[in-house]
Amino acid sequence: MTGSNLLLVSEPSAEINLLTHTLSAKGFNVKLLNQFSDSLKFIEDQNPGIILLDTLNKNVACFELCFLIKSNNFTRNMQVLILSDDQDEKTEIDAFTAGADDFIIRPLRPKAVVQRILTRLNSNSQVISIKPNNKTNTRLRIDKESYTVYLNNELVHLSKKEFDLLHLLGSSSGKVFTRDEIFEKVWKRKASLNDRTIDVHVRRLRKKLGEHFISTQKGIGYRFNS
Amino acid sequence: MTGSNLLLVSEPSAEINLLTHTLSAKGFNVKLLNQFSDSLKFIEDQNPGIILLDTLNKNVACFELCFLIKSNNFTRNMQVLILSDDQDEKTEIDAFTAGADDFIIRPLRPKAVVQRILTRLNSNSQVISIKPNNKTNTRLRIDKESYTVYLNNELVHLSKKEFDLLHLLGSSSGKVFTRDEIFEKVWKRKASLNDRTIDVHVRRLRKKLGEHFISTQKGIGYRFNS
DNA sequence: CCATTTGTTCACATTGAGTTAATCAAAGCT
DNA sequence: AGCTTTGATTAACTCAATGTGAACAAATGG
Repeated sequence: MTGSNLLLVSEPSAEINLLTHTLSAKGFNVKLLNQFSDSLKFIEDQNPGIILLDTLNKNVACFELCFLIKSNNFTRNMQVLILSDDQDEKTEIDAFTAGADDFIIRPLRPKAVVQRILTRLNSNSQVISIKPNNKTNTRLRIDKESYTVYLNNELVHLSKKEFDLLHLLGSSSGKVFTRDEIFEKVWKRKASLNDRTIDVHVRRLRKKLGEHFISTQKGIGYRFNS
Repeated sequence: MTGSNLLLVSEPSAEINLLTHTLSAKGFNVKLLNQFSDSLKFIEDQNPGIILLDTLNKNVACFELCFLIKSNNFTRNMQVLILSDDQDEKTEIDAFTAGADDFIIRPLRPKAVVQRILTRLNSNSQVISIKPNNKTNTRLRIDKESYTVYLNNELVHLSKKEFDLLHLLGSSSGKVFTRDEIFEKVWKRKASLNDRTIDVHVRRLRKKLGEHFISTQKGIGYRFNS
């Protein structure tokens, strides 16, 4: 797993330091914030796949943030894990009610936390939510299960091949896919020389979604802008 | 948990704030309006499953709105709960006469309100009400319990399979259902190659409902337009 | 038992997704 | 610069997927 963004909202402490190190060592790109209030903006801008929310003894604020995340089409598929000091069953129920994906009670065991995160990540491989180059305000949500793509909350109609191609590129945004790779995975055949099939499909995607989502890496292939 | 839309018509206050939070924490998507006059449009556009009407000391206006909601085929299955300051038995009777589903007297106890709402919701889980692509003004109401479908307030007669198919598609509007998925859920059997059964049923639905409700995703399946 | 409704199959028509081809534009290279 | 390679773009073609009307079969209801 390469460098997924992870947001950890908590206050610095020896325990949190250790957790942060463990996560970094596992390849996560960890951002630590110490307030709920700043978090939503970060979440919308950076699209972390995983969000760890320490309740910070402010359950209501914490759960409200969680609920906001889960209320938005573009963030609801991020995995939210709540960290709590509190063993009270009611708190846990409230957390799940607010839409949390997991609830972890202190003391933290970093490796166990990592394990839970990995489980969460795998359970949710089919939805991609992207806000490209911070310049633009457009956003894309690609949902493999329901075969739907939303551009700024509006449903975009894509054909099967268009969808498969977009999903492939979006599944590792930033990565450059070679033509061979794309042919193999979407068309399940070898590229023949002078075959413009991919170009045409990229063109159609660009026409439907806008020009800035897919960029060309001349001589190599295409990438989805993260 | 449900993420159902809920409309609360009242005036901002500490009490209403607390209620709103509690509802949000329960997973409701709460919209707060402070006038009856704006509400009907919201109700028609957003199809909230639950409507909380504070009388705002204007019983007549409040009950009239309630009556309008209950007079319309597309909104009558929304659950209307009246919030009142007034302990007068007559007021309560008037509320129920106007079609209210529940009557709650202040002071509000948020958890108790939530409990009443959940009870109401469960009693009425199988109605789908849809207003497709803002272009058109046609509306569909699919009522699982009574196996009836209304198109623009007119009863449409559907056979069992037609109804089941429509209900399946409508239950996740926007999602593309594959042919396999449809066969499995509606016909409870595997699709055999070159089986046109689904096509024919889709065709009959389109003939009865109009062309714009169900769209084809070539190579994949069908979707209900949200 | 017949009449009617509902579900499925068949045969042919139509559509549109996917591909190919042809031409133009841009980037790389010597 | 001039030549070569690669990608963009548009139009046209092809064929599998779907639409469609009618016939047939099965279930339902008096």
